[in-house]
Amino acid sequence: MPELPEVETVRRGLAPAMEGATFSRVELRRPDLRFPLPQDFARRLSGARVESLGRRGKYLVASLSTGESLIMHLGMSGRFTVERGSDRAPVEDNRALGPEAPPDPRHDHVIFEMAGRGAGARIVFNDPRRFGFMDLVEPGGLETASHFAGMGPEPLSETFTPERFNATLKGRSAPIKAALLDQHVVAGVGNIYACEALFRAGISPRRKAASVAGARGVRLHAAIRAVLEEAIEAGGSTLRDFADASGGRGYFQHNFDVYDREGRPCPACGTSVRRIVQSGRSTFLCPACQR
DNA sequence: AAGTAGTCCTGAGTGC
DNA sequence: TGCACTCAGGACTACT
Repeated sequence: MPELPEVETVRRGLAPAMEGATFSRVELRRPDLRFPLPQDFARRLSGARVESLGRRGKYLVASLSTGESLIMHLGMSGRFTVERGSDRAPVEDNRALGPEAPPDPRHDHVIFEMAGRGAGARIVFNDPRRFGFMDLVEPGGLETASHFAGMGPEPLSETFTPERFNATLKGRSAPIKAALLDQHVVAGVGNIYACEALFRAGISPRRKAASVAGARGVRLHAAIRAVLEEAIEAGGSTLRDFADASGGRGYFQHNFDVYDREGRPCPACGTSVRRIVQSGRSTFLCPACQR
């Protein structure tokens, strides 16, 4: 569920506790995440200062004073919380589908204790399904790291142009929905925003990617950017809610047009939203609006 | 080479 | 109430 906007929201929430701070203690309660952590993970992190916390696609990337980079992926159910004193505030935005229970401490897998700027902050990575993972990349290896090799452009950067998008779609026979989920085509789009962008652009998810190249591709390019930008904007307001933390805070109400709305009326024309399965994943669409 | 199915994991939801 | 079952999905592997 955490797609680009959710990861970006987490980045913004985590940055104040991490940037400029040093790892004073790293605890691995459960090193067997999606992929095993490097053997010397804790040792290599300890004492390192976080120069900056960035994001690439759905990955968080902490650039360290040692020259190494700490890569973090939330997988399906990964969440971070930042504790200061007795306060434990969630830094996440994947409650888009409704209220979620507070993190179960049994699934607190990695704990960072930070010193320096953001002193005293305790950052906890919790992930019940363990689809998330972390990795350390040696200096200079970021571009060629297996996680990032061949990854498509950042959709909100200037490198993601309609021309480049169209060129990538050309010659692909897979359905456009599947192409959008391919991180080599464009980074950071997952199942939810693929559905939403296709709805926004009025394009059937079943259409072959190659047939989207052209005017449809231009529309889809704009729709991808729009849905991602709006979701980041909405996520930002969630963070502010958490910052206030004045009790009884409401859950972030994210309005999806089609995602998880099977049988409910299309917001544009009222036709029943349909759910189909493409490569084993649910796709939601308006059969009238999307051609 | 590109596309697709299977896999990992746990908790929530559903039906009997 | 409880049990069995399905589903959620990011990204990797193994095939066709």
